[in-house]
Amino acid sequence: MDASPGKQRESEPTIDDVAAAAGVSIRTVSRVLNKSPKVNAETRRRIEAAIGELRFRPSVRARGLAMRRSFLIGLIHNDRNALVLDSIQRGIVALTAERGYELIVHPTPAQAGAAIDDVLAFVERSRVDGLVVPPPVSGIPGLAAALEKAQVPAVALSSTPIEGFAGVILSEERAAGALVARHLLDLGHRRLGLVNGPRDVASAQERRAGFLEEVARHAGADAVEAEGEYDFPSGVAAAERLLDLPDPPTGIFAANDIMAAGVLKVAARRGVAVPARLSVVGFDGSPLTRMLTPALTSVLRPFGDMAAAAAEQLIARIEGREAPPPYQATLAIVLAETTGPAPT
Amino acid sequence: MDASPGKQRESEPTIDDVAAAAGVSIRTVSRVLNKSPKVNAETRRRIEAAIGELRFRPSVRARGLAMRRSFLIGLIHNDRNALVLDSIQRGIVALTAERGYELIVHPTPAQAGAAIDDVLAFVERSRVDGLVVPPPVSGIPGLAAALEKAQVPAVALSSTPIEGFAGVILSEERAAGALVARHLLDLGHRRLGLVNGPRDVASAQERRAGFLEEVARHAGADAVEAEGEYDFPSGVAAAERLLDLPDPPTGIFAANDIMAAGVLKVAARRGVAVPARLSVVGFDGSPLTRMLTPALTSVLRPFGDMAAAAAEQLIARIEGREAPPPYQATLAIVLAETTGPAPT
DNA sequence: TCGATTTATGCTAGCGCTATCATAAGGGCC
DNA sequence: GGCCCTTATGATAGCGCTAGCATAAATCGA
Repeated sequence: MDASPGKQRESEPTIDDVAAAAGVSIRTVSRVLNKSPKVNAETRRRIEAAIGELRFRPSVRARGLAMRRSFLIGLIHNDRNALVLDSIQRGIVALTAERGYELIVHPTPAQAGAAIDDVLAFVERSRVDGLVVPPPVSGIPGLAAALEKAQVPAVALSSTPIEGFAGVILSEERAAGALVARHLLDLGHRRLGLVNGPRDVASAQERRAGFLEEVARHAGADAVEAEGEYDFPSGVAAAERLLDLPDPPTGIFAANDIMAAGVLKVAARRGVAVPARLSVVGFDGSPLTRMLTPALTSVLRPFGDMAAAAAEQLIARIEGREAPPPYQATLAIVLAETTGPAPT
Repeated sequence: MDASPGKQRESEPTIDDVAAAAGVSIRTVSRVLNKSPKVNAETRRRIEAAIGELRFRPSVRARGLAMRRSFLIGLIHNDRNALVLDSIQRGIVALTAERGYELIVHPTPAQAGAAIDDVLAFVERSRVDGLVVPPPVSGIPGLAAALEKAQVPAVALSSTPIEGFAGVILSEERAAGALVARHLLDLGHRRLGLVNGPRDVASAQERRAGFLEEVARHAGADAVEAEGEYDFPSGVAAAERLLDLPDPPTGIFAANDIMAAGVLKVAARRGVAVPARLSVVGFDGSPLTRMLTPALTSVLRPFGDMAAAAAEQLIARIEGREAPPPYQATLAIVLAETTGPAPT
């Protein structure tokens, strides 16, 4: 394409080069870059041609300096949602790329206390324009308030509105909890088990509430609980507690796929056939569900879509536009091989 | 702490504020910020005190503008195992955080051709100072050359040196392949199977070579192969091909944990007991190995450490310092429940 | 005693943009 | 034909840093 191969590009072209090439002032080039309507069509054409010719790309740093923005969006996550990390990141990047933002990631400690300070330090240091906060981090008590105080726009993925967050992408986790209970009840299970998420994670409590309410609605059914920490070992431990009960549950709902894997592990170890003698349902619908044997029935949370919606909302906020319509993700149960009729 | 609660922080403090507070010029403050030795100890102390007092943090944007740097490091990945992604990110961030850099992630398409253009566009757009490129992306033919041409410092994680990459963090995958073969042979397996990675991924070919060489060294042993794409479905398909053979292998080595999960899945589906009738070894040593039932024997690649070493090397390069000593990761096989004596 | 060094610090011109203010052309109106 | 309004564009002051050059003060040998 380039007819002058000898021309050595000494450094990136700047807005001055474009202005010179198009025979206008940089002010006008700047107008074009910022899509200001006040530019003559012909002039705009010339400038755009020059931009293409020179392969000019405005410097994010210079632009950021002038606009007091970094064009960076931060993603806070911890190892409890590592399985869905990829879909979340892809969801965000799909949007940020075309909006001129980049995604910067920040893994944070799982302990609620440490996490808040850690996140605040990150925000100060990185100067991100905004934050996407998926669960379970979004459920950390006090985080929202801390971010609010630090004046960073943040959009959370959560089951319920969280006071303090500028925006929340909702997922119907209470309904999903009920859905799982319904599914197990329909299969004839009466003694149900719940491996819950951490007590201080709001979304986990939502799922729990939905699940327990539905069980309570059904005469003759009841549920036993064990708390987990969203990681594998705690899933194993919780399953052991439940299956050690004198009258153990025949259907167990785990608050995420990783803990559900722990339940399957315990069942296998004890020779409890799944789903013949024990049904198991996970949560998240992560790729892990397919890899397990038997394949895990799980509730699909569309993290990619939710994250994209969050990024959309966040960018709108950052740029002072009206926020897009609220997005509420509907969760669906994806049936696989770990649920079946209650043993007789 | 703050004795004047009424003082409203209208905006971030700048270097001018610090200079004023310490009674020096911004030039001197700048010297302190950049750790120049040419500053009087007492003056330095005063300035540092002022910085602490004002909670001043230099603006990355302004500093980047002046230094022509972004202080951003890019991670190109093409993820098959989100758990591995998580450890890589943690490894990098552990370093970047204290070095004043941030990590920006870029998921790239799986198709080699599309990936190169995609990565180049990302580099131009984001203006990262450097790139960390883990496998399998690092093995994409032509990527190194393209990055070289674009003049972006890049450090790859790879099994073999890759021409074009400024630096490579090596892992002994050939030796690891041999190690796996050895393990299976020692267990008495003579008919071995290999679910290989994509043909154009160098590291996969290394593992394959190491594995096959070791098998060839052993009289009476042989190996059959099936190619996979590093994802779960291809692992399933490959396992099916291998187990459909008239004389199927009794020990299978899969080039990553995810495909190994596929092998386990097929074995379960066909009622082939693991490890009684079939031994399976994975690769990566990701947390997934623990979650599977039976727990997967796998080769541990210390991705976190490797990524940290890559970041270290990259930053040294960016800052023009001499590179740290080359890092070569030793891979070890982690025995779990999927390998056992060959069936008699 | 004095210029030559060394050491410590300041002044200021960028870095590549944005956006305020000013200005220069047209165009319609009476 | 003069005046006001609209539309298109330019000159330029920052944004918050870095770093080259200049300068002032302290050190030192002869």
